[in-house]
Amino acid sequence: MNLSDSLRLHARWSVDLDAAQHARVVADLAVQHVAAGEPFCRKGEDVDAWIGVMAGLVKLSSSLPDGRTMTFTGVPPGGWFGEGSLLKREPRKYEAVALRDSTVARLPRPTFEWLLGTSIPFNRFLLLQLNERLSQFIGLVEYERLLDPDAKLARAIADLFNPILYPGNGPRLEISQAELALLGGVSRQRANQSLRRLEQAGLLAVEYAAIRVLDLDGLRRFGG
DNA sequence: TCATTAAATTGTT
DNA sequence: AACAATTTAATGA
Repeated sequence: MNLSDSLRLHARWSVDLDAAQHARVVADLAVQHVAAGEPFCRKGEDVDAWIGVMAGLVKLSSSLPDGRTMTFTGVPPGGWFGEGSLLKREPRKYEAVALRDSTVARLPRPTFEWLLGTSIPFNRFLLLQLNERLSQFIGLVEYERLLDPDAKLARAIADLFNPILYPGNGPRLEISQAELALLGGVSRQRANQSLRRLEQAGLLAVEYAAIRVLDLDGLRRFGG
């Protein structure tokens, strides 16, 4: 699969660009492979690019002073992040770690700002994404204090299938139960139990190293 | 194409 | 955390 195909799939915002804009994006994008467990964005670093996940699976988290880490969300292929710090010209506020071998693309700041100034569809995409993230993080605060592991996992999964943040992905996602446990902040055993309950409730289907979502709204509402 | 083996993932304790 | 069972992928006849 060449870069253009990959962009149509995993950079949905690029399909609404005109020829010149698309050409510059293709020319300026830097594709990078990151190994599982590798933190490829660190807290405090200068933000010089907008980052998209082309393949694999990424986790956005913040490490607290006491050494513990708090996971915000998982980012499947098609997800782009970092626009907040890019817009505000501030150091990165969290870190990004690859949960498995992944491919990420970096869109340099000058290109990002050029699109911001020249493409209305690009602005619309960003606005929708920022709005969606806001409600996502409000939900995060809610379920952190719920403490019900089933509900926590349900919300973490629902986030992964957000059609606005990660368009172009179908109802099926290849992800191990160990990876889901990391994202949900629960043990793998607990994740296994929760997945069976969610399957029993008809919200998703558990497959080998994958899950298939059957009722996204049901997952979002689960336990809440 | 089929059988064997290794590696990854799952299910259970 | 450890273990056994299951599934997949890779290898070679």
